[in-house]
Amino acid sequence: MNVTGHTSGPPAEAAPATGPDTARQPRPVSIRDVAAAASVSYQTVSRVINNHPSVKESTRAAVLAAISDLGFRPNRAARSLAGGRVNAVTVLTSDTTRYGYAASLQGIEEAARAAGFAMGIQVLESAAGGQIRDAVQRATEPGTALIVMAYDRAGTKALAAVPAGVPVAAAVETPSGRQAEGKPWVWLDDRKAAQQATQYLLGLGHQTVHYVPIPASTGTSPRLAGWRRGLEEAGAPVPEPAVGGWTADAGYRAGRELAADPAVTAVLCGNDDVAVGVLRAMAEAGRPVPGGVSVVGFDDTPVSAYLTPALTTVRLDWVALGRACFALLHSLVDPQAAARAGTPLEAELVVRESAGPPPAPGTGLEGSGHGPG
Amino acid sequence: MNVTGHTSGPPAEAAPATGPDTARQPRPVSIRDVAAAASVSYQTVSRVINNHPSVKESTRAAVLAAISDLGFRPNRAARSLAGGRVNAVTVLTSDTTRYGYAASLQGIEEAARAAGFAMGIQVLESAAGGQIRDAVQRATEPGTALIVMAYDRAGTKALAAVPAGVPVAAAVETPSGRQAEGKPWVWLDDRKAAQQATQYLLGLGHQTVHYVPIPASTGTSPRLAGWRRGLEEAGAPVPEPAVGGWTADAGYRAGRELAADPAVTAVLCGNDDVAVGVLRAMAEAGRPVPGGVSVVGFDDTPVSAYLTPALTTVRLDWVALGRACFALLHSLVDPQAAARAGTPLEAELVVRESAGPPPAPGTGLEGSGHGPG
DNA sequence: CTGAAAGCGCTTACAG
DNA sequence: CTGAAAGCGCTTACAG
Repeated sequence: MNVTGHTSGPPAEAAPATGPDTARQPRPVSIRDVAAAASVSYQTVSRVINNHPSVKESTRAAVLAAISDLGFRPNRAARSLAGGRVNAVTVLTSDTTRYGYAASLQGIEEAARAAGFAMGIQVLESAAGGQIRDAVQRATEPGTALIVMAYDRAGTKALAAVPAGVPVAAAVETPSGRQAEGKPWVWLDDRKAAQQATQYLLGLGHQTVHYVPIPASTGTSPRLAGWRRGLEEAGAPVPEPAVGGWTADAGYRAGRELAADPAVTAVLCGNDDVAVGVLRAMAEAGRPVPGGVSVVGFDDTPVSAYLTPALTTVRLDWVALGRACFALLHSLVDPQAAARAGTPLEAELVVRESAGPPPAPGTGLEGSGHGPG
Repeated sequence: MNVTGHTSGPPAEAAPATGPDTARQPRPVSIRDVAAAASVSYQTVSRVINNHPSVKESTRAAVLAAISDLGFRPNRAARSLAGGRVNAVTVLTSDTTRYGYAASLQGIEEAARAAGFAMGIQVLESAAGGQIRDAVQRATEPGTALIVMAYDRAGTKALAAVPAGVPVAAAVETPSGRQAEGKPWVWLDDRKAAQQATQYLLGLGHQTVHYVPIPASTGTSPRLAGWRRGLEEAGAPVPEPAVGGWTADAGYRAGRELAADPAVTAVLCGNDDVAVGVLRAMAEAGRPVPGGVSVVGFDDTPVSAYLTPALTTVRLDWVALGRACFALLHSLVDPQAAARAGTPLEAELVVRESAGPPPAPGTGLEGSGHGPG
């Protein structure tokens, strides 16, 4: 099973290497070509493609016709070199594949494309100061704005490192804290969502709810804060949060600890991947879900509804957040684009199968501290 | 639970809107500044930053020192306008969040960043001819190369629409067929992998193996071909492939059909998400996995090992594929970059819990056609 | 409302 | 080995 079976060449039926493939492209059509075709000066063409108001309607129509005839597309590089409007955005993020990140990226891309912006990605390899500074520097180019995904330490540091004067918007985990430093941001209010999920579990009859956190972007994590608040408001004991992480693997490790504690009957997880790991640990420990332990996730990934048990989780609309983030940025760099933010969406607890009442004493479903697995 | 709790402004402690945030950036340092600092002409600076061989070593050192002192970074737009080397890549893809796509993207980004390339993404909304043509047009800019993710119809169409002369590399589902048309490509040989997975299931004692496909990029799907080949070589009957798709939801729908057929004892799935849906359908139908039915996936997503049952699946290294794809592209546009392709990796069947021998007759584990669920 | 100039920051030839 | 010219395709002022 060869993975990179063929990394070098065209298939057998392909043209030779010196074929038309290596031919230079004909020079693309420029505003001068359009100008000539429309019998105007090239400055007028520039006005038309920039929606400048003072162009006679008949002139505009002629230019537009020539543009379409010739298939003219403005050269982005020339535009930004000449000091035109910002027409590109590069996203700084420490991750591209985890659900919240990938979905946000998707929303940004959709909105950017609709606005005619090019979208770039620059990954933050680590949270080390030098690396962050370098990455921000590389991303900061004339003519391109920045979006920072500040869901984690690397992101918040990058946001702080963006020099004043660079157009930027951030998607943040929490608006508290000073990492935004006057930079505009969007967020999902998962503090309230965590509180509500906690209340839901308490309402099912659990004495308390344990929490497996995802890594926080700052000292204060809104999901953790919401969980704690939910507990406190109900007068329930506040257990120490587990050692968490982003992945199912991290959830599994936390889940093993939790499964060994008979007092644990309800677990809130920082995301659905973590919940998968917790579910696995519970199964291995012989703790049925939801009969013995309840598990609730965060995100509602596309797979969560098809797990067994189907995951009860908080649905968060990361795609919409990404769109909102771009809209915010767009309004910053283009006055005409202002106020196109979509309707705010509500986070929603999706009740499925993985949470229920705590086990009744004597049913044998309470944790024994050691399962068959 | 307000999702876009705050989409418009800075937090309370932020600077006023007219603060330093809106100040214009000071003019970035140019090659002329560097030239002045190093007491050479700016052409010499250009030679140094382009690694031109004919520069005296002492001159080069002086220029490099000035570059570092001044924090000079070349302007990408100016470079490509002036006709310099390709220094950016934009990826055309119909998806950014599904595992294979997202992981490939990650590999491309890593490799592009390491090579100093900017990376952009352009999503293909549909496979409609006009849309594809537009997307390819927009992505085709002077100074930027293209990578096409041709794992699906939209991707193969986009690849075919790339004009000759534009530097491009593709990650394809299958190198057969004419969609590549002389354009260089990389791929993962999942045909062999599918064949091997099928053989594995047959070896466990199953009479045949059913298949739930992912959508094919062309008329011929390598995974499907490998599955069929595996069956034929063993002289096993070749059932009609199920109606598949990309998602757990598609897998679930296929799984319900399959679960209703008592003759089905082994199911190979086009990817792990589909497998999750099949697993769910089997559970609902009261068909235990692997006791009653075996299920095997494709990809080995980070979550697959933590499902219950843990998923037996074919591990595919999409990140490495992405890196290889960029390396191929890089060698095309920069002679000095040639042949840096990494070691080819083997696809690997990861045996976990979801596949086993078929149920013995009379154990009650054979499908009854109607489960309790 | 429209045209002519200057210049963005670079890289190609072309000179020496 | 290094310098002076021309120009990439645009957009800003500046004129009229």
